[in-house]
Formats: sequence, structure tokens, C-alpha cells
Amino acid sequence: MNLLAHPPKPDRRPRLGAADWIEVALQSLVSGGIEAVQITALARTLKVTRGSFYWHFETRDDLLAALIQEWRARNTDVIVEAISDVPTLDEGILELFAVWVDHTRFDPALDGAIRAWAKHDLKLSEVLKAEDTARIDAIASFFERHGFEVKEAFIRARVIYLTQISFYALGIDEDASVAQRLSYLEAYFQSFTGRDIDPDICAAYRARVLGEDQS
Amino acid sequence: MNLLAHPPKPDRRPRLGAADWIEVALQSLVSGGIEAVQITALARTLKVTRGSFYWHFETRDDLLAALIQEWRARNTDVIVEAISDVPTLDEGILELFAVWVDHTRFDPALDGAIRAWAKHDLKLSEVLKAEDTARIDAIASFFERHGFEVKEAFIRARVIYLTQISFYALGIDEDASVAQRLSYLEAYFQSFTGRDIDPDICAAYRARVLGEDQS
DNA sequence: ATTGATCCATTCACCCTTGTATGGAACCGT
DNA sequence: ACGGTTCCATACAAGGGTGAATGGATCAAT
Repeated sequence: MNLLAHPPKPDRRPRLGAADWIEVALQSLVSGGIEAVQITALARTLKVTRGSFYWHFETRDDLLAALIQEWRARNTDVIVEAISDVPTLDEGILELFAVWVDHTRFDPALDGAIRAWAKHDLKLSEVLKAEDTARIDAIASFFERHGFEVKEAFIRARVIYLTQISFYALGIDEDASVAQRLSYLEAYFQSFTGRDIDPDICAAYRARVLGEDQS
Repeated sequence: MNLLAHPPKPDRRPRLGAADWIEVALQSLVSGGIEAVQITALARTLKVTRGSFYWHFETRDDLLAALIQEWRARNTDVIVEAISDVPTLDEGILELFAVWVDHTRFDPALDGAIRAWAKHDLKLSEVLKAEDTARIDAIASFFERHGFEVKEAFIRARVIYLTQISFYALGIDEDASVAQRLSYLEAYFQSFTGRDIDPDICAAYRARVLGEDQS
């Protein structure tokens, strides 16, 4: 059932595959919500008719199921893996920050769109809830590994995760510079962990992020 | 333009007013999203036909505008006022907690529905963004009044507000007992403020909440 | 009780969407 | 070049949604 296998980008030929439909459907989902992913509209942007769609998919629900599959393939386990095997607390937190910022590893727009969709889809909302608790638990055990007691680790995991989720949802600092965001680094770290970040590690992180920003 | 003035609840008479339409529209908005507030569906639940609707409202957009007005009348300034004039840090934070819990003062379901709607409505999203920054700024100046430096106050305000927003969005602790939630109180306070809560104030708050829960 | 205002029912036109059926065009291996 | 597979266009049926028009019913005064 891997519909994305064969043609990654035929590009110039007007010949389409199921992957192309999924791609534009994802974009429509992000920009317009689940109600906006209509095969008529998708056909318009692909400059074909709906006849093409019904060759690649049985029905609209088939496409929607494929969208969920695609989301899971992209955004799942990213956070869990980021902190699963990191030596120090400081580096772990910074690694979390890095994941949030690097939208190639974690796609917040897609995550938000899925979240909005799940709000009125019971089955999907259960999948999402499982994902969320898995992520929070991973962060909690990370805190535990670095000397926090069970309850405090759990609460701090919630706080850092929930903060980040609504950070995207509310579009905070959307139009702020990288330098400005970095200026909040110590304060966030202190707030999330209750400890002060190591100045050396902090400086190295700053240099790395600013270096990547120029490219 | 105050459509809610005259009949709060005619109740037994099948005679309707614009307020009744707004009420069921709000419920539909919360449970089914903005796409679900269709005058045909609303008419069904009101057990009348669409002819009634078009007597009270010019068009569907009129109703939607009324919904936004109603939301602003309910959820605005609640958070700001809660901490505007409170003597101690501990009591202020607890007062914030109280607002989050008391759904007669702050309606999280409606807030979330509006938030989902605003995701694809530019005009509404700007209104929401203004609301959010106003709330965060209010919390930030609260922190400043109680001895936090400007930057730290700002970040802590963000953290506590953003945490709470996605707390509702993700449905965390939705089916947890009051006692269980209260057991996290000290940990949340420590995480949000970096300080330990006063044991006496904490105990008094616990007793108050548990007392209210029995009624 | 009659009138006028208020509220609701009925009907119709119009548009947009999904899904099905079917035929045609382009591509590919032999 | 030929035939089959793959892909797309066209046409049609069915359903559901918004509005507008109009007439009937109910209420509230004089």
C-alpha cells in the first residue's frame, strides 16, 4: 500500500501519480483545513480533471487515510528519538529546541492541521492523543534520567511540550528574527528546567544556529 | 445591534428570537466546527424551518459575526482581571488556576472552537492574536510586579499561558479526578514560578476547591 | 375584534460537491 | 507497429447547501 514508492517527481511530464495527489492534498490540508481538501479543488491546482483522481483512488476517504499515513511517517518518533540517547540535560533540552526549529525534522504546520482535523474526528483524535502522551512520556523519562523526581519530571515534560505545541498554534514569534529568539534561550531553559544552562554549551548552540541561518 | 437583549429564555413557547439561533449556533460551533453551523442543521435542532432564520438574520455571515461578538463578550478580559489586583505571587498564580478551572468564567471549549475557526479566517485570527498578546502581557506585568525581571517575567508569562491553552487543546487530564489534578499543584507552581508555593496558601486553596467539588 | 407587526412554512432557483460510467489519448514492452 | 496498460476527459446522476419570494399563522395592541 505504499503509494509513494515509484515516482518521486516526474515534474515536467503532465503524467501524475497518487503521490502527487497526496502532496497537493497535504498542502490544502495545511492551508485550508480538512474541508478544503476537495478533489475538485485539487484537480484544479493539478490542472487535470477529477477523472484522474478516481483512477488513483477509490474514494475521497481513501485519500484522507493516505494523508494520515503520510503524517505518521513524517512526524512520528522525531521528538522521542531526539532525546533518547543524549549525555547531558543541557544538550537534551537544546536538542529539543533544535527539533522544534528544524521544520524538515518536525513539520509544525502539518501537525497543527492534523490536530485541527482530529478535533472533529474521533478515530484520529485517539491516534493523536496516543502520540501526545508518548512524546510527553519520553520527555518525562529524559528528565528522570537527569536527576528529576518522577512527579516533577512529568510536570516539566508536560510544560515544555504543551508550551511548544501552542507556540505554533498561536503563531508566537512567527515574524521574529533568529537573533531575537535566541536571546530568550537562557530564560526558557531556566523556566523549563529550574536550572541555569551551561554557558559554554549555550554559546556553542548559539553559534551553530546563527551559522545555519546564514546559508 | 444587541440581539441578545430581550428574551433570555422564553423556554416553553415555541416562539424564537435571534438569541436562540445564536445559542444553538454556538453549540454547533463548539461541537462541530464552523463548517457545522449550517442554518439547515440549526433549524432542525430548533424544530423550525429555515424561513425563521431569514427573518432574524440577513445572511449566514450575519450570524457568524454575531458569534464572534458573543465570544468576545464572554471570554475577554477574564484572565486580565483575575490577576490585575492581587497581593501576593502565590495567590495570583492560584487565581489563574482557578480561572482555568472555572468554566463559567472562562469557556475553554468555546475558546478552542474560535481558535480552530480563526486558523482559516484572516480577520478573526488577527483579533485572536491581539487577545493572546494582551493576556500574555497582563501575566508578564503581574510577574514583574512580584519581583521578576522583565525578560524572565515575559518568558514565564508565555510558558504558563501557552501551557494552559494546549492543555485544553490536547484534552490533557480530561478524565482525571479533582484530587489527582490537585496533587500536581506544587509541581506546576514550582515549574511556572521557579519558587515553592506557601504551604498555608496551598492548603487553603486545596480545601476550597475540594469543597466546591462536592456541591 | 380588527389591524399591523412579528414569526414561521413552503417552494423554487441556483450552485457546488461527490461518485459512476465510458470513451479517448498516451505510454510501454514485445 | 500493435495491443494492453495506464492515465485522463467528458457527461451524467444524486445529494445537500444558501437565498429569495410569498403566503399563512400567531401575538399584541387599540
